[in-house]
Amino acid sequence: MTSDRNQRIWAAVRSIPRGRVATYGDIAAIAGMEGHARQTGYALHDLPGGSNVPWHRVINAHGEISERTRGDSHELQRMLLEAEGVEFDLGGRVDLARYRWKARPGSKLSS
DNA sequence: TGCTTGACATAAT
DNA sequence: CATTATGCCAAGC
Repeated sequence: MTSDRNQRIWAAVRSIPRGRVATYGDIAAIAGMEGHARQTGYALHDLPGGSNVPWHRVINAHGEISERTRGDSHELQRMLLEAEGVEFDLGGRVDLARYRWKARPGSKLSS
């Protein structure tokens, strides 16, 4: 039985629209654990293969793909993001100013 | 039960 | 803008 915490993280990741990216801190906030960005990464680490969670849309606050201790999926992540329409700069970073997804409580924001 | 590690964030240098 | 240092919380041993 997976921890509810992880389920919340995965749910938040699932809510990320295609062509957008979110930071671990944002995901944590959406999951109800604002400030616990590390736990977001931890939950994704426990993420089973074959899940419908677009984990590749989750990156760090620097706009880079975190290098996991386990495997090699960081290249796959970049590929998937490019497939979604996300552009990478020469440093392999994403323009968070444009692609960072922000959870909106409503639609009317910019008055 | 206590120390170490970890798919991070933020501030300071 | 890159690197270093510190803080946060949870899981593993």
